[in-house]
Amino acid sequence: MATDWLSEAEQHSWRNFIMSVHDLMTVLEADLAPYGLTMGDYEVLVWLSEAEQSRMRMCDLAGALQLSPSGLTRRLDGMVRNGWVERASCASDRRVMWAHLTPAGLDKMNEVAPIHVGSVRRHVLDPLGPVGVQQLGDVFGRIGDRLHAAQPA
Amino acid sequence: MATDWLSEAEQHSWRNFIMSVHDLMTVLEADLAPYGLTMGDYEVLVWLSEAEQSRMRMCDLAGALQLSPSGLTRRLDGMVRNGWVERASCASDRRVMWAHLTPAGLDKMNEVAPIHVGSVRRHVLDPLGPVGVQQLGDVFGRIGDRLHAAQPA
DNA sequence: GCGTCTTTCTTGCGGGTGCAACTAACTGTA
DNA sequence: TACAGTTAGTTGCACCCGCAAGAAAGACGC
Repeated sequence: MATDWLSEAEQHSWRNFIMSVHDLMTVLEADLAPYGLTMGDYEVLVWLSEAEQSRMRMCDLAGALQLSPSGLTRRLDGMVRNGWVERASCASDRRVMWAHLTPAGLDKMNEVAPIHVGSVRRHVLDPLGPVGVQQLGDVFGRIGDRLHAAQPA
Repeated sequence: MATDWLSEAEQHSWRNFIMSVHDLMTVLEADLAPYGLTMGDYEVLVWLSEAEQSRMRMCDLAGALQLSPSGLTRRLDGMVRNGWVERASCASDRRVMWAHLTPAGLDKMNEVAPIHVGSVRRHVLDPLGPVGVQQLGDVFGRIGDRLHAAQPA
């Protein structure tokens, strides 16, 4: 049976998406780089700073960050070296490790959050305007819903 | 001066985007994996098969694929090992290397193109519908335009 | 209590990528 | 021709990540 190839419009939209996402991520990383962290590091700071008692279990954090267990271990290694996060074993379940935001980590968060928010605003939200932002959320909401419906985590 | 933090709606759209893009790329890679190639490999096949005489200069290909020179060298290494691409030096400018699609590479392209197109249709285009696809193209067209306006390549 | 299964986290390994340095080769100027 | 500047591609190095394997510890059934 013949393949249903992409129309001109579909091809254009898809290529626009693939290429712009790449460029966008590169720029967002570059805006954060002078402060010594990556977007991955920043996401860790965000989740921990919003968590109760500024700490999360490794496995929960891995789920939130969409990282494999080993990926999170290595990412935290770097952040521990930088003094932003501390590991602490859990008394009630000695399998789990707490990833705990340190005061230095909170300072870093407060330092870079305005930078990153400004970066997202400048490169994404401003060019789109309120209507475009709404469309962005709708589009990826639908894509995400479909993905999770097909592959229930 | 106070930071202009994200509104609820902005935060929601942005998170939807970040997380769904991650999941989407993972699924697209997974759909291609059984055929022995990555999305990166697939992009190489697409560009070469559309190129005149099925070949491109390394530097042009790197630009098209948004890859660094070294990144392209390594990616082609793998594809040469698989017999999909051949390197050929250029007679008129001995600095340049041609990346040339082989018959086996074209076969592979014809084999996997329907798979990948079906994957994109299933995970992206179908859930969005014509209007959504148009919005996707618009949104990333605007983001891409702004990026290139600010940082002329 | 004991053995088994499951969960949590870490480590070894391989793959992919960018930057910097390097070689080779083309270009322009005198 | 000779030299300086530019361009094309590769390699060394470092980093990030996932999968598979393993160690440690909790949960369940008997």
